[in-house]
Amino acid sequence: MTAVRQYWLLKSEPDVFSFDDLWAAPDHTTCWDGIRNYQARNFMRDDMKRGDLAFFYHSMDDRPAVVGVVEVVREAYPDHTAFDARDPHYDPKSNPNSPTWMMVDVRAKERFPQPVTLQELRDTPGLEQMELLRRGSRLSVQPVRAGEWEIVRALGHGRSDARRGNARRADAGPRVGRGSAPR
DNA sequence: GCCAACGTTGGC
DNA sequence: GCCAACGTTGGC
Repeated sequence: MTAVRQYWLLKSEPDVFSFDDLWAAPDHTTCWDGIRNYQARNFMRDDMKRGDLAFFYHSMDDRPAVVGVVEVVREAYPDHTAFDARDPHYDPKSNPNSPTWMMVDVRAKERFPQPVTLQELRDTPGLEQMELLRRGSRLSVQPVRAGEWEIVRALGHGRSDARRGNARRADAGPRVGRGSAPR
């Protein structure tokens, strides 16, 4: 059974933990601890697989942006920070015998030569349905469609052909990957 | 189950 | 700092 590689987006506040911090970590690897939202946890626990790739997104920054790519190198296991009363993410309702919160390990894979800002994402055709861009969206672990992945990655590598204005009639006619159900 | 109050997220 | 939107909590 060859699993299809899935794509994700992980948010982090650079003041707390930045892509540079991850790059500086041993083996460019860290545990993605501190997730305390059930929907985000479920994505990690149930759907994230080794080999999946994720965008690393800087939130709460002067320039919120996708800054690089990480790879899932270990699948879900208990988030021990929930058991530590001194940890900011301590949750007394989670206990080691049946942990409420889980985490995965990720390894930095590539830093984008050119960060893709939130504004740029908003301005790029084909990303209209990205979870990140949905009004009121706060999910810190979210799936990314394959088509969206390719577009954002191209932007991160400075390929501007996907950008509005540079694109030739990007808004005209049907686009690949546009067929999903309206919501 | 309802819903108001509260805390958090996150862009601006 | 402001504020909109969301998730969680807890009384009823």
